[in-house]
Amino acid sequence: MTAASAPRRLRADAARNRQALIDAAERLFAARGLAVTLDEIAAAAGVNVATAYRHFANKHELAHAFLEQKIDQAVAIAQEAASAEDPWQGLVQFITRSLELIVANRDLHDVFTPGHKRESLDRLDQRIDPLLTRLVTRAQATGALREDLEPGDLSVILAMLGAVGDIPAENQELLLRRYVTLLLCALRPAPVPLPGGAPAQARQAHAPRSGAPGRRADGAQASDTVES
Amino acid sequence: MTAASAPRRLRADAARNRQALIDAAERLFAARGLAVTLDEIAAAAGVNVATAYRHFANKHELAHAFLEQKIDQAVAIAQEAASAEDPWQGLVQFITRSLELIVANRDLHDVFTPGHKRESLDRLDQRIDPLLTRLVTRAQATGALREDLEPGDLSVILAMLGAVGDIPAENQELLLRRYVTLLLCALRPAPVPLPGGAPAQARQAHAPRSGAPGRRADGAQASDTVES
Amino acid sequence: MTAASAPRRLRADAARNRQALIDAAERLFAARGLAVTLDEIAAAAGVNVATAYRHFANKHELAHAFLEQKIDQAVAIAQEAASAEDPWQGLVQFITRSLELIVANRDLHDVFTPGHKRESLDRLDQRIDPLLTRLVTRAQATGALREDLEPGDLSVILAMLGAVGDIPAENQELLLRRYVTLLLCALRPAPVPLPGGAPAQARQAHAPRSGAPGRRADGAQASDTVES
Amino acid sequence: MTAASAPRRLRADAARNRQALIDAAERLFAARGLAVTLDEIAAAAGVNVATAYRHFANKHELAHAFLEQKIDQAVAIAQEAASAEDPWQGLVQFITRSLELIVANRDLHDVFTPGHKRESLDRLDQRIDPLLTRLVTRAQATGALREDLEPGDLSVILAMLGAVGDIPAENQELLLRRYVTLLLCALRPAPVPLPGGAPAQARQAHAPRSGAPGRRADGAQASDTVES
DNA sequence: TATGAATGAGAGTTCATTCAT
DNA sequence: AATGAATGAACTCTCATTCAT
Repeated sequence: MTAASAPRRLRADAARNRQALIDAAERLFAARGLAVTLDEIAAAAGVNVATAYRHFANKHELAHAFLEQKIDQAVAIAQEAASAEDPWQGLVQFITRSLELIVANRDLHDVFTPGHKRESLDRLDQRIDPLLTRLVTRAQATGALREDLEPGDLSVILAMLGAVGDIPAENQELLLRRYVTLLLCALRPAPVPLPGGAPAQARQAHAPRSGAPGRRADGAQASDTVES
Repeated sequence: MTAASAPRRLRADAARNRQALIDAAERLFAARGLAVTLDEIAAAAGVNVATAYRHFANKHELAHAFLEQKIDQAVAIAQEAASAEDPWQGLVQFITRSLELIVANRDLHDVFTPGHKRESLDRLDQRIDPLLTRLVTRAQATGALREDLEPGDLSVILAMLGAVGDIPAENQELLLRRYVTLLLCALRPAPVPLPGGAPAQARQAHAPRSGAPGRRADGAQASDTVES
Repeated sequence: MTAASAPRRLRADAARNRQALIDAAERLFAARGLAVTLDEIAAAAGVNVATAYRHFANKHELAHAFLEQKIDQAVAIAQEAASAEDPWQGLVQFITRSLELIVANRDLHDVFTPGHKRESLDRLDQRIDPLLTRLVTRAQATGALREDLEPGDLSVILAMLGAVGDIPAENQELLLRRYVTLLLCALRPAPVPLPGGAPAQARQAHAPRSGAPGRRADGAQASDTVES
Repeated sequence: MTAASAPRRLRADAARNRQALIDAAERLFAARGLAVTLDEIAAAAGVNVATAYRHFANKHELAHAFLEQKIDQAVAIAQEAASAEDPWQGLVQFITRSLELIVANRDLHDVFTPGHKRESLDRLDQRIDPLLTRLVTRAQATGALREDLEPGDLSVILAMLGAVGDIPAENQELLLRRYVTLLLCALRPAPVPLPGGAPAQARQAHAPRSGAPGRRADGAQASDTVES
């Protein structure tokens, strides 16, 4: 984590091009998903395709780089939320802001290629997991959050809300607010315990892949619990 | 099954081919998303590509036809649920069964390409909307369902749960049950009213695309309501 | 070896195209080696590149198909030579005609791609080895050919003469004749035995790859034998 | 080594770079033929591609420069051989050593692209021709070498043996020795005169390309002479 | 002078779609 | 009506070569 990890300072113009590529990728990925061609991205960035290939070994590498930026943003959001004065408001803030990030980058899931580079995502897990835990623990300590909610649930909740973001609507913001509110209702202390556990932890919200159920705590099986 | 989709009575073998194509498409789309080639689908159906083109103007038409079948199934599910003895259980059953249908056809969203054929989906709306309304109304009448929930919300809820289905997990069924339960908590009568309204109605659960927000002008703004 | 091995009779036009592609490949490979692009070959054959890909999975497959034809020709030459009335003349004829084939297809060696499809070449071995043995045995029986020459030597001799064919000359035919004659001198019964043995058998003349030395028979080490 | 190839005296480091490039080219060309990229060569030499371009106008220039060095080595071999005590042994030595040089630099032919720089090769002719003539004349004077062999034949003989070097074999050295011996047999005084004449002179052994046949009008046509 | 970066012109390959039998 | 074959337009990626520091 010293200077070694930094990829040898780029020349000014190269750095500019690199960023231009990532920005273009962001715009295009967000607008049309993984389908965009590298030629298009390069053109949008004002450089030649070959230049894109100097910076990124292949299309997936570019998607990856683009992701890394998003990850940084996601972590920043979580950090700020975890330090909020009121734990419950911190949780709400985390969900709201993360959702904005996700919605602004539609089709982000496509970006995660099958057998490719899971590194950055794993790194996301490592950075964000403690923050999620803190968000949940603090809120539960105040009694504002139901006891059986686990940190990993937050990722899934974001995934669910992200799906709402895919619904085209005249007033999308209001639509999202509606379902955020709905879900928040579900997060309040409730008599019906949740069956199963959250998936392993984190990330799934952004990248569907791997992940195990959870520790579980389904004591009572109230009638509202869905049975298999 | 929908007579409307096959305007002229087909010769027996042609009809068999048509169905074989749709079945093959179902299998392949489900397994690998939009990436499959028409050649592959045709081969899997045991016919030539050109034959596929006799039945479907293009790849999207085929995907569309495939969808029509799913729609029929979705309507059937809604019908049965709307006639359930216990309204609340009917609602739960609707969600559960629909979710199964959605999850079994993962990657279904890819199938919808930007400017293509919305007809069949609109038809879904027409057939399913009354059923959703009945589901909701009945449940609200018994006091089991919160008053501010609208029929259109059901589609969105299914869309959210469908997103959970995209998360790979060791025990996917348990995972889904967890979040179905979570959402059911949110559907119970609650002091916090939902802001906005459900999107225009129906469908988005299966096919996110177009559609307007809702009519409601939100009354009370409890502290759990997310503000813009 | 019945009809099963034939790749399902092609339609007339397809067969025409296929042959046109092979012919074009022959012309271009002969003239410029493996460097030619598939686009060029397809253009020369008057078809679209994609058509080339319908017939041949990739560039190497095409080269391979082209080779198969050459192999047939080579086998025919060997067959005729092995049945010549005068064994020595048969040998001379084999060398002369094979050389013509090789020279007419300059850069034929390039065609043999590293890790690809050695099948057809191995098949050449199987078909041609007995013929080479017969050529050598018969000539040795009449005392016209030195006793220590092995069938596998013939391939190497052709490889050597093929190298002469790569030398640009005003009168190439005469040039070739000169060195064929020179080598024939070396094939006559001689007091100096050859060290080592011929490589495993056949093929090396056309495709440098694999192959083990030989059985060996170097009894006396006359002064003309090159020592290590 | 050839002063002519470096017109202006280079600064010490520049000269070092130049040589490093040639050495790297040698290593890589020998190992993988013309396929290597200039980037690779430059990297192997520890310099930047652009630096390579300061020293060599293009890829072929570099190959060319690399050749120049080989030529110096070839000339040295010929010189030593021409001064051998026993003329026949000198000839054998020349062939053996030259062959080693050729085999050690396989794929050398690829280096010669159609319309490029023949100069250095012509210069080889000028330097080596007298030596070849001396080798042949001396050997013929002792009666050890057939009378109709011409100096230019030696290059062709090396070209032929070089082709043997392209054959992969478990014991390549033994394989080469076998065919060197075979050819030496052919060089002994023989009753069958060679038709035609050697190509113009020299070089073809290393670089097959252009060049005219020979002057000789063939005299007697014994039965072993191959007729057109 | 030497470097890092950029570039244009392909090369090989794939696929939705259309044509001719 | 159904097939085999053909097509053109892309797409990803590479490399010799040139520019700007």
